[in-house]
Amino acid sequence: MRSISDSDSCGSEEEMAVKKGPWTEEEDSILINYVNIHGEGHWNSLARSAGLKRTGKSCRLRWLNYLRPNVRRGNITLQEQLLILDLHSRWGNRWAKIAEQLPGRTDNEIKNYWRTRVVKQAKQLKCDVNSKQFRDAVRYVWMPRLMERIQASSYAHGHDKTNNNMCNTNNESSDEAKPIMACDNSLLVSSEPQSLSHATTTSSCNLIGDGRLSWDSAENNGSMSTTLWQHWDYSDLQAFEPAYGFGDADLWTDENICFLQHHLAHDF
DNA sequence: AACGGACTCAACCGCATATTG
DNA sequence: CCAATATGCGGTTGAGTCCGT
Repeated sequence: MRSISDSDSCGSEEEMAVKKGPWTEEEDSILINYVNIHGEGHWNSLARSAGLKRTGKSCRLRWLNYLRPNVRRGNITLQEQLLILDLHSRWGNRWAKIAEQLPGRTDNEIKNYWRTRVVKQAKQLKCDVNSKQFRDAVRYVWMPRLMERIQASSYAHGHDKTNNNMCNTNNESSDEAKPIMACDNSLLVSSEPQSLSHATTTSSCNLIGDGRLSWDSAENNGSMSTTLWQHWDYSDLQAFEPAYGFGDADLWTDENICFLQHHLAHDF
């Protein structure tokens, strides 16, 4: 990055006129046109040159989270949820880093998802979202169940996956990073975690060289299923949309909450 | 229909880091 | 090396919307 070279037009009165709040269509249009011509970056000078009474930060955020091509909005798919849970278990609140693995998703959206869905469930379970108990619950209960549902969805809809349309209306471009996730039917999943009591680690499955996830058997001590993450290929995040009836609301059922509460009460 | 609480998500804020002169 | 500035990131807020009563 560089310092802006212009020193003329950033007077203090202009600072006073900085606009905040929701962006208008006109502002969006100005920003899009300007970036299309001049490219991204130099946000402060961009804001001034384009005539936007916004801070550079605001312009950058608006572009990255909303106006940029390829931004995906709308429901987080099961595959994306699974990946978020997995990556968060390893990287914590590194939202930008996690977002890199979910093409089209922004750190802001993932952060919002985490706060509105996952943290909410932790509260229902009366445990801290960063506690070992909750992390283990996510790892050994929610993630396997997510995979079950993904697999079920795969079997139900696998033959016409290529015709699936995405919920969002944004265009996908060919130069976007290759999505990490795809489901293939070789996935093996245990139907129930036998126990939570031997969960002693916080990391879960591992991304291996070719982009697949594999279960780390070294961590897989105790009674946990060893067949959980046998063959997980991520290449089509959009294959299964909540429209098929497997939205996240379907995942966090009362039944599952009770199941978790039972284990949290007895195993920890 | 009206109200209030819960929820969502776009946007802002503060801080840390990177870059430039 | 240092100060000034830009950028990036994570946490937080609050307006709009949804939903139950």
